[in-house]
Formats: sequence, C-alpha cells, structure tokens
Amino acid sequence: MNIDKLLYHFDNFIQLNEVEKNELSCRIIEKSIKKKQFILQKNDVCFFYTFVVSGLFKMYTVDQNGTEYNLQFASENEWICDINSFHFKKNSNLYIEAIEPSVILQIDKPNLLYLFTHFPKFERAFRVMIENKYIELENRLLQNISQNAEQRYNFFVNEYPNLSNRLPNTQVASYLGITPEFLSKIRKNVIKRDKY
Amino acid sequence: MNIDKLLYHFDNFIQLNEVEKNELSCRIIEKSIKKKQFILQKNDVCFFYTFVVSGLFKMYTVDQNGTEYNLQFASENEWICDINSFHFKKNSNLYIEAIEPSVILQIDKPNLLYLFTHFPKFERAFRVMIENKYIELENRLLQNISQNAEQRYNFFVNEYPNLSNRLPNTQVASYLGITPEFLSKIRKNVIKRDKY
DNA sequence: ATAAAACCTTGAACAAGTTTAATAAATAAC
DNA sequence: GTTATTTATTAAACTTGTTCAAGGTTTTAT
Repeated sequence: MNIDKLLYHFDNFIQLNEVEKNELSCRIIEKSIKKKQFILQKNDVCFFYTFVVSGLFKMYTVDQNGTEYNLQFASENEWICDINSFHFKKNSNLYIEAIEPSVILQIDKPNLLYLFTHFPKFERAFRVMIENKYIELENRLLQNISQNAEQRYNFFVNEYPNLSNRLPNTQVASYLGITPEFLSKIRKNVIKRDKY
Repeated sequence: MNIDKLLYHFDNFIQLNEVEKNELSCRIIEKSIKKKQFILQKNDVCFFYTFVVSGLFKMYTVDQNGTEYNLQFASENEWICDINSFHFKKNSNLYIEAIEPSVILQIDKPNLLYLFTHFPKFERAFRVMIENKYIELENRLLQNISQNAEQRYNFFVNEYPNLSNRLPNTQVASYLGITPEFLSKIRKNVIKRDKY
C-alpha cells in the first residue's frame, strides 16, 4: 500500500500507534498524476498538502514574458505545497506540475487541523518538517547572494544527484536563477576542467 | 514588563491562560545587548531562540575574503535563531550581532520543548510562525532568481521601510546580494527617475 | 517510422554587476 | 569640539551573466 510509504516517512519524526495510523490513513487521498499534469495552477487555491509517493514535481512562477522560475522540486518521500495559499486560502501565484508520471497522497486543511488538534504528535512532525525545509531554503538563499552560478551549479549536482540526473538542464537553470544558455557554458567549462 | 511584549506577540497565534503565561514567563531570560555585541558567533552552538523586545539585529556569514552576507534582520517583535545549530547542536556558521542597543528575551531548547510537550498550543504558535517565515523566505528567494537588483531594492524599501530607514546601505546591499557600490548606482538612478 | 516538440549548444553583441581606488560625508568616541 | 571610524559616492576597467539567432540532438506522440 502507498500509505505505508507515508507512515514510514513519519517514522523519521514521531512514533505512531495503530489508532493514529488509522486516523491518518482515513484522511488521506491517493491520486495518479500524468506527466505535465498540474496539481496547482495560478489563481487556484492550494487545497492540499501533497506527499510524493513516486515521480517528480516542480513548483514555479511565470513572469509577464512567459519565463518560468523554479522555486522547488519534490520527488519521492517529499512534501510539496503552496503554504501561503493553503493557510490563507489566497489565490496562488504558483504552478505545481508533474515532470514525471507520479503517485501522490494528499491531505486537506480541515483534516490536517483535525490531526494537529487531536494528536499533537502530528503538529510536532509538521513543525519539524517545516523547520528542516526552512534550513534548506536559508542555505539556498545564502548561496544565491554569496556565490556565482558555477558554484551554485556544482553544489546542486553534488547535493542532489538524484534530481540533476532526472531533470532537463532547462529546469536546473531555472532553479539556479540563470538562463539555459549560460548553464550550457558553465557545463562546458566544468567538463573541460575535469578533463585535464 | 518586557515579558508583556512577548505575551502580546503570542496573541497573534494562540490564546494563553494564566497558567500558560506563567509557565512561559518563568522559562524566559531577559538581556540587554550593546551595539556591535554578538549573541551568536561562528563555531558556537546557538542555545537560544531570541525574541527582540527593542533594537535591531543582523544574522550573517563571512566568506574567506571577509565579506559579510546578511541572511536576516530582526527588529522589535521578531524572533531570530540559527535553527540549524539550535536543533542539531551543530556549530554555527553564522553570526548574530546587534546593530542597535537592544533588549531581548531568550528561551533555550529544553524549556521550549517542555512548553511544546506540556502545552501543545506553544508548538502550534511556533509551527505557524515558522510557516510564515518560510513563506517570506520563499518569496525572497523567488525575487533573487527572477528579478534584478533594482527591483529587489525597490521591493525592500517599500516592504520594510522601518528597516531601510534604520540600516546603513552597506547592510541593505549585503542583504540584497549586491555590492554597496552598485547599490549606490541604483539609488542614483531611482532618485533621477523620481525627479522627472 | 516519421513528424513535431522539447532540449542542448554555440557565438556575437549587449547589459548587469564587481573591483579597485580615491574622495567626500556622516557618525561615533574621547 | 575635534579626531577617528564608518558610511556613501564616483568613475574606469573588468567579469559575469543575458539576449538573440541559428543549428543540431534527443524525446515524445501519432
């Protein structure tokens, strides 16, 4: 069962008893998502916290010229959500789109708050998870203000080999905040340097 | 009393009864911090979550050339902490330094966890707070990958007039990820444009 | 199997941002 | 109130990254 992957994921943060596992399971819905399918589009409200069982997603904005900017990827065992839209029921500025065919588990806000209120363990798990994501994001921002594109690219490749192997370079460039053309030049330099 | 400012701050998230207020108050310590004094230095462990009652702090790294990069400011009614160091008891790479003479309230990890475990309300408050900080950071990152320095500067000035009035431009430049010299050019352009 | 779409690379011209160095202005310290 | 220190500005030369346009490769859809 796919729910097992989620239960296993929660093991990283909290110990769930049978009652709690059932309370969680019955509040989760499972979906299969095709490549290029959206689970969130601009001007929608983000109604779900999404756990990726398998596959890969990107969350991004599009500016007036149609250029995309990747805020985040999410692959197996990761959560993805426009938290701003989710909590404040605001229309989102973001898109969440499947880069690969995917299977996801989703929980909506009423069910999540039910779990938080009746089983504080879950609030603990989500508090810790968001803290970890905050740390990661802080680190990424720090790199963006302190390092050049080549340094950021090298970090990305080393830190997320699983992503950099699966993603087209256009997507990586968009995540790093550079153009695909410039990433191409960086890669040429890196390869040349490795050679000698 | 300075603790009242903190209690008032928690009002934004949760309703505290007298017992809870006391449990919080007796776990908080108050300090006065001079300008240029550090409350965290590189290679220290960050033992406290710090609430700023009055004054202003910056959190930053220093690279091998001695250049500083500002990750965050914190003024009245804001929290500041190297969460990575705080939770994992890791040596920090960051400095937290007072830009103005300040008064702070601090809570350490054992006391914070005591509150979280015995009064889940507090975990709720901190979960919501970190979510809000996450949203803000996500937005800042998005700007860094999608907008140029002038656009980022204008956003900063409009969104945080309180900070941009109190901070030297060197500090703002470091936050935006540009050199003070280049910020000076941007400001010249903005003024010229406003004029005509 | 073929056509269409997406992706990658290259190069030349350009724009954005940095570096260095020097001077002026503002703030803090005694 | 004067001196020392920090902050702000300017300009020229340089580096990093973008834009545009074109051609080649790979992937996807039918």
